[in-house]
Amino acid sequence: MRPAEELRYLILAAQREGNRLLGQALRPLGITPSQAEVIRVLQQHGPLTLNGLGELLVCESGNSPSRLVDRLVTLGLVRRDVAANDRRHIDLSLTEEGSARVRQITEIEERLYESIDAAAEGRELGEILAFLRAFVGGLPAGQAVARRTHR
Amino acid sequence: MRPAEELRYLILAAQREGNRLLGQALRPLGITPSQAEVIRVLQQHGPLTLNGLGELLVCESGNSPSRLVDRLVTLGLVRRDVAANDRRHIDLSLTEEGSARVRQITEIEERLYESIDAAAEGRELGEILAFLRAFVGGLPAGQAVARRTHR
DNA sequence: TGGCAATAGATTACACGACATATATGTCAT
DNA sequence: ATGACATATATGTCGTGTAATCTATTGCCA
Repeated sequence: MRPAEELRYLILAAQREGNRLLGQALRPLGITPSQAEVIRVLQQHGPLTLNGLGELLVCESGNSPSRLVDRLVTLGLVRRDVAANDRRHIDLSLTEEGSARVRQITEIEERLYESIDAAAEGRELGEILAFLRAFVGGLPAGQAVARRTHR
Repeated sequence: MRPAEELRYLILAAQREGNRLLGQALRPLGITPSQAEVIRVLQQHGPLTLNGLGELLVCESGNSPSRLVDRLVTLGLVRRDVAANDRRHIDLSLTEEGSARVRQITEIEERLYESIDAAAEGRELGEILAFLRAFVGGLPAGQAVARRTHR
């Protein structure tokens, strides 16, 4: 199997297993990995419109995350208000309850990053980051990562 | 943003964008990336039982791919026969029509691998492969990759 | 000002992806 | 031989992912 093919499947495998681990860790909080990403982005960059949120999400990049936000509103974690000046826009922000989960989410993510660092033990992550940035640069999901890292 | 966090999101971004590109390229064939993986695995390793197939798939690793196979049977690309000796098993194999698509799938995958190689230009893929193998080794999706590469 | 294009979101449709549970078949101990 | 257990697959449910289409609102210009 050529390296590019193995790499393709290893990236798929890493994404799936990482998401599965994160999902299991988040389950006691009653939220999914995608929902946790929204909460973190709103905490760090909010308030945002739906489009603004979409440009910062890696999951759902290129799509409008209205369904994802719907569930968070239903869960009482996100507030969705129609913008006063332009009624086509909505203003998204965390509710009290949403803010209250940020700490737990951060701790769970921290454990994921520790397991990533463990697998990287003695390796140069810079090379890997550079390759992946080159592959996704210019594409929506890659731009979302760039927007999140550059500030 | 710490490197492990950026890496996490870059892996997610790479998987999403790769899958989106592949999906668009496969669309004229009327199949999805996951379905293409099944067809390739059956071509290279078939005939297989459902469990045997599941152990070789990176998508749907850990799950039983019965619904994925269902759709391929409906499309007329895969044959599903109850095993003669043990009626709990099923024998999965490609139909004529399924075999006929292998060439086109291979060409489309080839173009994806070329774009991966382009992003890797002048970089050492070995480091990246080693890191990802370490991260997913032991987990179902990682074992599926290992089973596919070791032969 | 009246209407048309542009913009922001919402909705629909289909296929996963993950987890839990159910059903059918075979195996084995007694 | 029978009943408990194990195995292989199927099904149900919920939440994404992706693309396409619909609706509401605003801006613009003839």
